[in-house]
Amino acid sequence: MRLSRYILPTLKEDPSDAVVSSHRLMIRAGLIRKESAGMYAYLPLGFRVLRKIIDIVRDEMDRAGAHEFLMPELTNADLWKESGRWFSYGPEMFRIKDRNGMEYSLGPTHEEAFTGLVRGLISSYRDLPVTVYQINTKFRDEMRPRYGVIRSKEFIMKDAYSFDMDEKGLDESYQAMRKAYRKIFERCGLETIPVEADTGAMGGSDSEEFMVASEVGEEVLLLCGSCGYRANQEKAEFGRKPFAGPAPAEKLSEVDTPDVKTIDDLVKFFGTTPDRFLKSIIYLADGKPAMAVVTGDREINENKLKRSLGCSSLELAPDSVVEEVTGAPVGFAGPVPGPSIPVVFDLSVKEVRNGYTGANKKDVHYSGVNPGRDFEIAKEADIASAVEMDPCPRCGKPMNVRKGIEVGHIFKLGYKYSRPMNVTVLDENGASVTPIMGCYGIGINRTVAAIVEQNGDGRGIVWPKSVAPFSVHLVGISKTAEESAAVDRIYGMMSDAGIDVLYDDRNASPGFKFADADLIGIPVRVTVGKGYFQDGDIEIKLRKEKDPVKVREEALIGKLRELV
RNA sequence: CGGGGUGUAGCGCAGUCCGGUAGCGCACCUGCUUUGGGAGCAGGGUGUCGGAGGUUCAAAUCCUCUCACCCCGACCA
Repeated sequence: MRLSRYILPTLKEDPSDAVVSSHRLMIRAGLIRKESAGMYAYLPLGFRVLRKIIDIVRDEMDRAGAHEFLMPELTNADLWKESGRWFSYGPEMFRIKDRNGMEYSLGPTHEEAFTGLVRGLISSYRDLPVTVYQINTKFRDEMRPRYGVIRSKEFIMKDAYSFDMDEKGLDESYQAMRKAYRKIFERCGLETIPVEADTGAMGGSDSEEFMVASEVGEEVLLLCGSCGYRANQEKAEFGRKPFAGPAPAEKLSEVDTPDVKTIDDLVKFFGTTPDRFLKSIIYLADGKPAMAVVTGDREINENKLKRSLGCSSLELAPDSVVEEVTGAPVGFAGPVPGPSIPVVFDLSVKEVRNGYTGANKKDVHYSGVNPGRDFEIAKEADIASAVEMDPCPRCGKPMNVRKGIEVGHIFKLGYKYSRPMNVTVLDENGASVTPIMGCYGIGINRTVAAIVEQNGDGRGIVWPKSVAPFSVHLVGISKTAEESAAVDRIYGMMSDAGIDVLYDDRNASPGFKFADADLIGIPVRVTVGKGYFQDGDIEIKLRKEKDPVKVREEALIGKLRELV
């Protein structure tokens, strides 16, 4: 490809609205252009990268025995009503009507569509196991799209769904996908961290997310350096530290605490540490009030709480509800005696001695609070978020926190869709059996961004060769028509040898061309200039290395074949 | 949805406070000179100043409404 005829609008300056490096570099290198908030167009160079990644994903999925489909983006509302998600999905799903008033979703995910299709395609145990997939656009009405293509309203996803006769089969399908995912990310030149993830309301034991460690990641990961435990904060368990406070039980007494409401205020007021307080928060679980109690040094983990309450929706109760159930303004709730609503105590609460908590009265707290004596721990669960240095749940050593970009997710769905949507096959005995499902997603655009995030330097992108838009970047530095013709000839030689080469034949200064080459980051740069015209030396420089090597023209093709 | 910010040439920005008929750098076009790390000189084109309404002799600038975009937060199968 001749650069003089290519559309490659590189920018010298950073776009003003890009805050993360992958976004800046992808715009500056002419890979993408923003169309609107959360919507990006891929320019030819960017589309090449996207296609390389798609090819790798497809190759590994096919190798794993999955079958590629192409589903419509519009999904009839009836299908979503079968699973119930038409009502539960919420505003993130784009919903549209046709001229006859028929309702559709603009697919945010395709469990329903695939389940609905597959149920008509399978009828016997002989048809299972089967894994189906597609690589297609997804639409999600994100509240706040950000970070370029990392979180956007429209994105390309590889989504796969497995159907098996039983849990053992599901586990095999799941493991096959797990293996394929590791291979895919490895081939993309990405270092990923597989972590245990929340499985949502379905329970189920297995769910893993593939994370790319990055400061701009939106996920929080808890990692144990000694035993290898790795989990998303949504899911991460941790060992509770023994309570370090005084042992003898003080008397329970009321203390006037006018306008002292937050844990920070209370810590100052009582002159003690946050772990002595029982933070009591009122939620609405499926619309009904419930209270969660954790120590004041902890944050409530709403995913864990949701699981423990077994509810499908969970939100902070509005002030009016708090006042109604506790009889006090927000800031004075507590379990002594607790309001007559379900109460869940975190595992850390029972360790507290001589603690403090709200008295369910305006401007009053209790001191000398002791679990067991002053209130019963009727329901105890792990409902707090693990943080840096918390003990690993497996080995007890302190864990570390890192941020990550989620590029893939594999997940055992169980019967969540196959049961309500009535998927059945006949087994060996002619009995009707509902298949068990798994689902497996990879964010393609996000993978591009993660690669750029992980493979860049001050001058631009450094593509791993497997996903680079071109294999070789040929820079010609010629002063005369004869010299240009000579570089053209070398370009022809490379093309004829089947090398995927981008040829910078523009009439621009060497510095300009080198800067562009560094920015767009093609792994191998070949320079034909002074060295060639004077001494016959062609220069090969790898993007990730500092110094070039020289080769003679006869050896060029052979050398390039080694490198690409 | 709450808070903050920004909309002026393809991109990055100044001009807005204090109203007087729009500017800088890069990019782009023409010519000449240049060519190993974002070349020089000369000439040139480029704007519904986000939109609508209002005030005024006069609005990028003041007022009202509105839209878009960015950041933080809330929320998020």
